[in-house]
Amino acid sequence: MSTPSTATKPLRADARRNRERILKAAAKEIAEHGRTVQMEDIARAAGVGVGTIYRNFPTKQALEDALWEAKTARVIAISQRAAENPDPWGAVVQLFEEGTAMQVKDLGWCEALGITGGGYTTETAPPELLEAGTTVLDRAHKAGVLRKDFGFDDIRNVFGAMAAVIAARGAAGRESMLPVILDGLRAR
Amino acid sequence: MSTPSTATKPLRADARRNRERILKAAAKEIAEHGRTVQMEDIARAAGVGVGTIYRNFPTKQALEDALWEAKTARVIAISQRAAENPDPWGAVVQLFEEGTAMQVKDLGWCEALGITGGGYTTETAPPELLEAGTTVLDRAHKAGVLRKDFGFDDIRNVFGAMAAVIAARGAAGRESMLPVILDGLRAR
Amino acid sequence: MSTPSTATKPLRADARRNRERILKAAAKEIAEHGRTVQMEDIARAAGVGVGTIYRNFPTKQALEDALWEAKTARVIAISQRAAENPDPWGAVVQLFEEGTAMQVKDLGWCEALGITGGGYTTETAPPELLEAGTTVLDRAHKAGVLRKDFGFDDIRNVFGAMAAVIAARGAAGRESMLPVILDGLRAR
Amino acid sequence: MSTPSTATKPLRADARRNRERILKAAAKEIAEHGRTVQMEDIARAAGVGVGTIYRNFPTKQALEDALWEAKTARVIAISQRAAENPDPWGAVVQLFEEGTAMQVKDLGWCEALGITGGGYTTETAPPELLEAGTTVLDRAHKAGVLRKDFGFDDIRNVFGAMAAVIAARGAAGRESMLPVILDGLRAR
DNA sequence: TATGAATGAGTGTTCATTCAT
DNA sequence: CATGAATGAACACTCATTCAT
Repeated sequence: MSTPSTATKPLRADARRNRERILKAAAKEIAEHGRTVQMEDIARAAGVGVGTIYRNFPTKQALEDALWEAKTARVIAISQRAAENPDPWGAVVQLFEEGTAMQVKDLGWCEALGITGGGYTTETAPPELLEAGTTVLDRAHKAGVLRKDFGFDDIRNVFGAMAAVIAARGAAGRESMLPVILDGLRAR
Repeated sequence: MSTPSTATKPLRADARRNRERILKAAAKEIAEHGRTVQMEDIARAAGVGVGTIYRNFPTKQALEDALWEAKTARVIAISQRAAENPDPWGAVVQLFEEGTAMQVKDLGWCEALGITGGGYTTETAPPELLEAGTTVLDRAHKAGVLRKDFGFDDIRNVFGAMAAVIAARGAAGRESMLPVILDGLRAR
Repeated sequence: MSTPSTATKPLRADARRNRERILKAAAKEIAEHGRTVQMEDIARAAGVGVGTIYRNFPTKQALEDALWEAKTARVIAISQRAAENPDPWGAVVQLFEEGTAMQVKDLGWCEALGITGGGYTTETAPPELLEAGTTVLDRAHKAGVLRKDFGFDDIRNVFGAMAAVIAARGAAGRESMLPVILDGLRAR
Repeated sequence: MSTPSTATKPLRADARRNRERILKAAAKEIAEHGRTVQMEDIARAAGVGVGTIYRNFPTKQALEDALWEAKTARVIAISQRAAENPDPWGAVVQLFEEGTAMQVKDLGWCEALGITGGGYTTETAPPELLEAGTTVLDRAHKAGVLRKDFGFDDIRNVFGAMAAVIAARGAAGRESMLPVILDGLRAR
């Protein structure tokens, strides 16, 4: 209390470590057992008490949201990697192949996507994501390899659709639907 | 009194009406608020007591199953109508257009599909559905208009994918994804 | 309403038959499955609707009470038979042997006795029962074969005790406890 | 802090206190209102929330079982005390007098005994109980003061019988039946 | 600050009782 | 009068959230 600025620093390192552990555990638990996992299970998996989770996230929903944000970081990375692919169509394929590969590894994300219909639009996407995504699509459009009516806002539909199939049938579902959708995205 | 067979109906007519009301209310409530709606809410929406629901359906799950069965009847009808379409590709298009049109009207079905990964396979489909579906696909395959790796068991993936998109974005979601998928289904 | 006395007679024959059927069915069901049987099960066993039971007995409790009364009739019969036995001690033995034999055949009665602590006292017993029971005991007392401190009001304790044992262990329980109690009742 | 082993106790002490409170409240409530008391009533009587009960006992049945176990400890103590009585017949008397005295104080136990037909057999009794009980009976048998056909497995019948009487009539029931049974147990 | 015990509103389900047919 | 469908207050149990330690 007497030295707030210095006293809080060391603790924060610890707290940050806890936050990470909780997020990781929550991701794993939700991925494996779906959004219905109990907070206690997440706490146990993280090696902390439930109270600690609630110190970091006021609500289960808040924890899920944080998880979502964490995913976003990976989604951005995938998009940026795709944007660096010089082949216009290859970039599109890469975007969806890597994105869905990530989905296969994370049932929880798929479930969330399938149910809540999450995903970013032109209006809600973080700038980096919007930029990378737009880059991929624009280049493909200019090269005439991507169907004309497909825009940034449709991306979330593809991932939402794939999420449902993957949540239900796993990798097999991906193998079944992804080729169809990719073919459908190609300009005729 | 002169016709005993009809004399027992009046009571049963009432009961049957209740059953229908429950199914309709359940469909509506689940569509609007998801599978987590309470039985009491469904009961209230149906204008009956919870006990009445339980008289008709031993379990919440059973009610959901019954809902599913009711949908199945409509799905069969759609499939059979498509099977009567003489145009091989037109039949495929009709199958998915009518099927998804039905989904748009019934978010509850979409949600259920997206979550439970329902849908029929070669093994689980009712005979009529299997026959109608196979007819449509076989004809399209023979005419060389349908991608070769698409079989009966993939149909549920398409509907599952569309279900997620429609559940999230409604008719707009359908307009966004259906053309893509249909194009993707067409043989190149 | 216009002719109450004559109009009710014919119906009563039918109603009485129903009442008997219900009592018999209730006795059987309760004997087999205990007091927890549902009214619907009793109704089904009796071949009537639940409503008919409620027309005859305003309450489940009332039905059980009626059952109890029915038992009473048999208990009275047993007591009177014992009272006719010229052997003072033989009458006592007969009373309890026949009474407990009846208990073995009727789990429900035992359960009820064990739980509710039913049974008649000097104050509540029907006159015939009181008379027959008193006759047996008095004669045994005068003959000096029955322990002095055992009176009419203790009879229900013996039956209550036996009821518990029989409810739990059936005929084997009776074989175990009845000889002990009979020996204990004998004057030293 | 200086004594880590005791540092964890305070929390546990509270929890343990709660567990005891629940057991005590459950015993009282069940004794007074029978096994049908609601968990909420027990919780209220214990001054805790229902959730706390369920944290300690996964099931209502489990709570009842725990109650039973708690009684067992006292039953063992009574048996061992009786086994230490040098007088062969006095030990038998002591066993049942103290045992039933305990029953008088705990109608819940009586009810449970009367209904579930609980009680230990040669096969199910905890070793200490079996040993103490056998000691008492064997000694009495050898001294020729206990009826020959009475073994360890019959003990539960006596207590079951007494339980019913005591549950129904309390101490008066005990005064009525116990002398009879004890006399009946005495070898002639 | 971390812990995990405590909380209690909420959930699916049952069953004695009522009442329209 | 008989029927059995309808009712809804209970009940055992769950789990997100709070709070004493």
